[in-house]
Amino acid sequence: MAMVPRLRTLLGLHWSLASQHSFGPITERLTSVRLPRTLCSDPTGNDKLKPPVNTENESLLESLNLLGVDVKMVRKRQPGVLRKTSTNENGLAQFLQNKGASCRVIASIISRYPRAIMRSIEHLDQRWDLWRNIFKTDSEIVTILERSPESFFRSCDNGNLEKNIAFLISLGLSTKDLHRMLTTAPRTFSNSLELNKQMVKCLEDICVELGGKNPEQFAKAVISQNVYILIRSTKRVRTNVVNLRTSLKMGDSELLALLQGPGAEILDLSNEYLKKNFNGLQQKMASLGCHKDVIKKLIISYPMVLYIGLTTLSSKLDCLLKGGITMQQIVDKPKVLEYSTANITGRIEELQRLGYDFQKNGISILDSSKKRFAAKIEKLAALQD
DNA sequence: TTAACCGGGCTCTGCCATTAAA
DNA sequence: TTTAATGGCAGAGCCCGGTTAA
Repeated sequence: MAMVPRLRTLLGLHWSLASQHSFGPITERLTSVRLPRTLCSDPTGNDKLKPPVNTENESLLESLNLLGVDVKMVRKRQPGVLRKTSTNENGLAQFLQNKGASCRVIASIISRYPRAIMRSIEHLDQRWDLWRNIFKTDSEIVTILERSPESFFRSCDNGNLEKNIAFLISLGLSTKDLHRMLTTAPRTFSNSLELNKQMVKCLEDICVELGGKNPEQFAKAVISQNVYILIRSTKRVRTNVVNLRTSLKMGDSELLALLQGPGAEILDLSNEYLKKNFNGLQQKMASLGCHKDVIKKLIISYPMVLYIGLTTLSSKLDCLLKGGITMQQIVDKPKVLEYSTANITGRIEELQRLGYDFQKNGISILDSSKKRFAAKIEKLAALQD
């Protein structure tokens, strides 16, 4: 898509006045009030009509109030927007309404990312079309905008967005990967192309430094396993790699395998958090009599253990041990730690009531879906009868 | 038939700081 | 000097079910 020519951008700006004529339910509420002056950059050049510099545009405030926008929040987040003489709040509202957004959602979007009203209709159209290359329906996009308006509106560079999509595809990421990425980490697409390239380069460098032979594949593997990676800094990722290597005393190939496998999921954690959790896990396990090798084995087979906060992890381990499960069993089947403490506790209690022997039958039963667990319980109960 | 393995779905924004342009 | 654009950060898991192996 060609970059938007300035003239077309100007023509595409459906400043407030123009948009009010076609806007449905929201504009109906506007009919009894005077027209907003938001569009009133005086074409004659008579600056007397403009609000004085550094004062809020009264008619814009009125317009936002009518849209149900939380003006206090706007003032707190991006006060400069309220001083603008030319804005597109009604055009934006109409645009979003046409895409299926409710008045409540529109108000919430503008309240949380006020600069959205600075975007022209043509810009919005183009950006929407680019997102629609990845999403099947408008409603999917509306859902994401409701969740994270900043991701959609923060950048006005559609060319950059287009280049980002092309770049990510060129890495060999599938449409499914892109869909997941745009759904869960939409900020990735607002990053500058350069920033995304830096992260990919950083990942490729890490691979080469660890003796990997296929840096492109490595970067792709990490990104598709951890879609948040591109919204983190290269400094954070690098520091985590160094810390993991030091803490776990790992060789190059061992670390490489971990990072392009399950370890990718913890690469985006904050450096301090990862360190804190590692130290906490080590302390906790040491206090339970585990050797360093056992701790390393647990982390390598289940790196997500470092994702769990210390308090949560501690309570999960305690409730498993209290239920008669050994540390060795947990290390052998670490996925049991993925379930909530309440879930684990409830299941252990239920199994104990039926006289289930964890030593004899193992703990895999704890790592199963609700449906499968219920079926198992039913069977065990029938056997008892 | 059952247990175990394993991958995948869901999810992650809102704020502040810095930089560059106007 | 102000403002828009952009970079970076903190925060902190749970669950399901298809496939394969026994």
